[in-house]
Amino acid sequence: MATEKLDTATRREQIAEAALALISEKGMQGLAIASLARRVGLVNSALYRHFNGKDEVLDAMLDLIGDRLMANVKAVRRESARPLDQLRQLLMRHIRLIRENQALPRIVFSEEIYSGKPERRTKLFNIISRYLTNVSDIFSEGQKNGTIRSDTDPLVLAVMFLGLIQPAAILWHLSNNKFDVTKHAEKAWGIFADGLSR
Amino acid sequence: MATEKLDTATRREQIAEAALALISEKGMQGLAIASLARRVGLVNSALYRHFNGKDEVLDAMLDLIGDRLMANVKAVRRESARPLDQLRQLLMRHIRLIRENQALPRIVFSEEIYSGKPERRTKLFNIISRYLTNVSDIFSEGQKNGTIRSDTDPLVLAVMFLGLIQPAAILWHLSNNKFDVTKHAEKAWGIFADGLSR
Amino acid sequence: MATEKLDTATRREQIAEAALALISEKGMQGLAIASLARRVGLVNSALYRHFNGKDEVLDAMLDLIGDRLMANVKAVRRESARPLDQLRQLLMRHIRLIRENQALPRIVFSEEIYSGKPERRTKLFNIISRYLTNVSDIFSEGQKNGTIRSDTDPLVLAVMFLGLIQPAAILWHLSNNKFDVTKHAEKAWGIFADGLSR
Amino acid sequence: MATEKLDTATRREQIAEAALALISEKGMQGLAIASLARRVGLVNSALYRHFNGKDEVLDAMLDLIGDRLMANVKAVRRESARPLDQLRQLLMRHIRLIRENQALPRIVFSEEIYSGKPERRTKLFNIISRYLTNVSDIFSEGQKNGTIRSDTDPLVLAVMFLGLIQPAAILWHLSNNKFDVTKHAEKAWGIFADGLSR
DNA sequence: TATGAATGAGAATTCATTCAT
DNA sequence: TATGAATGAATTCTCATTCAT
Repeated sequence: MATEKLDTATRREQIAEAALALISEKGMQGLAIASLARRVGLVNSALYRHFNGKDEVLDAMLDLIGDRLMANVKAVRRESARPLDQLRQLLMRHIRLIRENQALPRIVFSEEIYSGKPERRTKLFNIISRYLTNVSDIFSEGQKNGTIRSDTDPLVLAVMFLGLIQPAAILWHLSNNKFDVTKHAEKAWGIFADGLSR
Repeated sequence: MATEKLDTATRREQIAEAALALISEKGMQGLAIASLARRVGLVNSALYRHFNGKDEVLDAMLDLIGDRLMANVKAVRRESARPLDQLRQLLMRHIRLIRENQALPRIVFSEEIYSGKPERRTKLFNIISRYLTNVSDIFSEGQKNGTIRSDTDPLVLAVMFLGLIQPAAILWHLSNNKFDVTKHAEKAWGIFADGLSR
Repeated sequence: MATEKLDTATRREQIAEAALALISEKGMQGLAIASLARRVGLVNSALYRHFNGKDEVLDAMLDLIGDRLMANVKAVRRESARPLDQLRQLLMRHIRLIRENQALPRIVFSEEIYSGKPERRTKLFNIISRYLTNVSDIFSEGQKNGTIRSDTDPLVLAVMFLGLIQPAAILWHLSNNKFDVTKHAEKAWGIFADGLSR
Repeated sequence: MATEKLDTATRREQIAEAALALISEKGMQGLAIASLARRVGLVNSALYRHFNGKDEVLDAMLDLIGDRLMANVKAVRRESARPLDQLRQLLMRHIRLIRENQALPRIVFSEEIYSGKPERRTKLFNIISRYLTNVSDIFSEGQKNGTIRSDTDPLVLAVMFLGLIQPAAILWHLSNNKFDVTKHAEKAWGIFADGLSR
């Protein structure tokens, strides 16, 4: 009715963000086209002017996630010079990202992401791979400057890095946010770092 | 039509197993009562003789998962005497479990599991907690006999233990089973074990 | 399991009574074969040994109702000699019958009675007609002995007689049993009786 | 396919009317969302754009009934000045209403109407109560101007008034429309009116 | 660009009934 | 006679999507 008419570029952004928020709040099930449209002040069918269908919305949302992950990497690269410090900060940023955006783990596992469109699975794989590559670059640097043991594949370390957070995120989620992810991550990082230096 | 008549106890088992398998193949979305029934050779409505509804099926399925996790723990406890060996073997068993049963990670994050029934979230939390407790018991033993550093909460170690597998499992899943979880787990375990001893 | 095996004649009675009771309590919707069977201590399918299907149960139930209506007529015929007294007592008995057995009005109006089987509609019509004939006989007697005006068709009077109760029964029903049927019937009878004598 | 698009206000009316008609023809059991939708030329799910569910349809239908009852009262109030004439005309209108709309008595007793929603029973009670109040107002007027005996509660008279039609309506219904309600009502009114004046 | 109406596919669930034991 | 398992049809409701305006 009183809905402002906005151009598609703007709407696409709005909608992708809304999708992310909606999933964070209600889970993948809550991501119905109707709710999504309503959230950006549109009606059901109006959404189709900007996206060709739900699939496209999901794709846009994945891109958004990729952007946020990369933004985190860039930020820690800027904020500190020493690889180990960068990693520690990235760890904390990642936790914050997940906490503020529970959609992330939900999406990663949700088969809505895959079902029907195998390309989307690939897309998500690429996003995560790119993140992992960037993380492993940091490890590599540490190996070069001698602060991290050199006898291990930095990609393995990058995957392990994710493993410092993930199960904790699940527990946080399942425990109705009672499990303290941050505290766990700090302790886990300590042990991991010990393994890193020898 | 020519469906054999089986008693409810048998059917419940069959159905819970089928649910697990179905999720592994098609994701939570594939878990429709109709598909489930068809899979065990029944018709839609026949399933309701054995379960009161989908909720009950999901509960039974969670129990099944819990059983399998605990069975793994018991097995490694039996097979080896040394905590570190037990853990390594548990790691491998866990990977096999997930590989054969992709349902596991999907279930954990799928809020379809919870929606409407918050008690089920708790149920799942309890299942995982119990597993973690058992794993941490192994760590404790290692600490007592001096093979594992004593300055760390064994529960933190148990959560980290899960972290050795989880992200790898995701990558395996996203890469269409190309990512080699086992190899990753071996390397990761090496590094983790180094951190454990000092 | 421990269900006693009874002969069909006994079971049929049991079941018809149970049907009546069930409808009184839960309405026509509550009359599911499953509930009915359970109520007489049988299992679903066992009921089919005694009845050929739900239709037959309904028929048996209608017969039961017919019996009760006729029993009331016979009773008041016996208890008193004067037609007007008989009618008044029948009114009270009818009310009691309905109160103890809310099934009656529900059945009369329920289309489950009609739908599918037009013969059942006829059957019910016959039952009510027989009741009406008997009631009109009483009016006739009153006309013969001069206590009731003779210028009216006794059948019309019999139908009016039913009308003294019916709307009150509905109100009683809709008001959660707050509306006082008996009191209404008494007053209504007074006015009706006035019309009867002149 | 070629279904014309109509606005919700129109559709709601159509649907409520259709519900009434459908019940008249097939009884409460025939009132399935699918049949209802088909009757107004819609498909199953389209109905949900206009009503939130079956409950809402039933509510709208009850309102429609209330409206019709009150419309009748208003009409006879307008058409004649003398209470007794008004009542006689209302009687005839009521009969016509029921004949054209057999749904009415069926609805009153069908507990499908209430089940799950006790408020709807109250709603129906209120509708009927309002009708009765209006009818009793006519009786009151008659008492005031001396054409109706004053020694009786006008509400009792109003309930009796309904009783002049109801059982006849049932017989009409059960006899496959052979029983002549109008003729009965005329005779019954005569006797009732006699009772009214003394 | 945005709306409101309509569609069609599919989901969970209920229930009368059949059948082998 | 009674049971437990299985069936098939029906029912309400949800949701992504299309289409005319």
